Amino acid sequence: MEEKEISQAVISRLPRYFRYLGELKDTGKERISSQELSGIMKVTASQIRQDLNNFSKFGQQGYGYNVEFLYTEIGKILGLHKKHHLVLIGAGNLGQAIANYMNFEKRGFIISGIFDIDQDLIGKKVRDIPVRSMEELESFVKEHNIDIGVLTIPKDAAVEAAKRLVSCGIHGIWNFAHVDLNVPEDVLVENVHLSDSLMKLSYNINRYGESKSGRSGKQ
Amino acid sequence: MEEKEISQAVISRLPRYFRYLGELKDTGKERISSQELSGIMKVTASQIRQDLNNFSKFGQQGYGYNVEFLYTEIGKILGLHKKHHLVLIGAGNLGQAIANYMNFEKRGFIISGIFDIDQDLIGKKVRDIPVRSMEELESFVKEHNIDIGVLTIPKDAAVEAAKRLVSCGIHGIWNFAHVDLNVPEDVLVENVHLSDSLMKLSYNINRYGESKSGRSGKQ
DNA sequence: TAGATTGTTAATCGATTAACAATC
DNA sequence: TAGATTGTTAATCGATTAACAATC
Repeated sequence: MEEKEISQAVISRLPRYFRYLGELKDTGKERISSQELSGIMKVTASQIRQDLNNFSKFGQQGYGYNVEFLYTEIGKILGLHKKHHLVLIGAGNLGQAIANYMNFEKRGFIISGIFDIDQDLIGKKVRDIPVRSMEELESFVKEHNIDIGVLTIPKDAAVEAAKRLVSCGIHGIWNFAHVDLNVPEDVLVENVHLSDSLMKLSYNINRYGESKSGRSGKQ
Repeated sequence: MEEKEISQAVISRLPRYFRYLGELKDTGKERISSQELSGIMKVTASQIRQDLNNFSKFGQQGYGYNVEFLYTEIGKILGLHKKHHLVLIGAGNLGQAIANYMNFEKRGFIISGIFDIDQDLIGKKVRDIPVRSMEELESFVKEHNIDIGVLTIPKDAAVEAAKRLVSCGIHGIWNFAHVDLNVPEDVLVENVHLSDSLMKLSYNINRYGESKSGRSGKQ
């Protein structure tokens, strides 16, 4: 019984399927064909069917896919049926933005603890969660069954914090620091490099501008 | 003089090259071979050479690449030598986090205006920039030569704001709202879908856990 | 049953890696 | 020059799209 490895390309499309199916479900749509979903999501029907069949036969010939069922199943694949307990390290603006974003909690991502090195922040509360001293980190992580650490701190601090989180058995790190973390392969890192994203936008704006002026490109 | 289209795969690696080269430059490193950079960045030397040669012959046989030169050139490719003027729409936690992150400004991304619908926020300042009423948006964008709009607002508001930005000639949108924006093809959208990112992490954690424990089918 | 639409195999396309001649 | 290392072509690998038989 071989478990075929599923490519990250497929995985990164799953949350988008999940989002569209959720919206369709909310409008009361009961079933949908890969063809119709293709039109809405602007991906090929073929890709939709291929992607889904990596996991299971979710559809039915001549019928299509049941929206609610597919929504639920993709949620399970993404692990949204289980609760995740997070610690947030860094209670600055970005950390607070994440702590206050209730939708994560709705999906089972519960922020159990918030940590910071800033003495002025320690003891204050962010959405009812007290900010703790970094000294408590290890004991807190172990006691509260934390599986994800969120790093919203500068890069040197992030490298250090990651090391400490790894040492107390964290499973995943959601890294907002502008640095590549070095962790054992059983710890998963998901990076959000905001400046990379902004640079990409900048590149594409420039490039588009150039290709437009001069030679008679499109439009 | 044909302009070969450069793939997004290549483009999304550029900011990372840029970051590593900046760090190398700061340590005083003068030159580097694709081989050595390969070791540091954990990508193949072949990929580095291929990527760079999409743009120009930056290196020299027998020598490698000049760190400072390559750093500067990649910066130019990414458009970091030009100033970008941004408006930030949504002065909540996330908007404030972005406004306060000075590094963007260092790279030429200047937040010229901040907008919100919340009457309590309007008139207040975020890092010396006053929060303005949405009514002023169009006139402000035109007057201040704005080329990028940053959307840190909920999805319905984001769709509406995007429409308004497009109507006054914006070039790019940095979208943090959890929705796919529909814009003309000359307007570039770069999405930061935080919940998608978190779901990917969740998937990978779950998957890793399963593949590790015993085995036999998936649960 | 006839029509619709999946699941899946085969074909194509694109991206990555390997190899090596060019050249500093 | 000899050694190093690029730029670039060719080979491989993987992902996407097309096609169609299976089947609801």
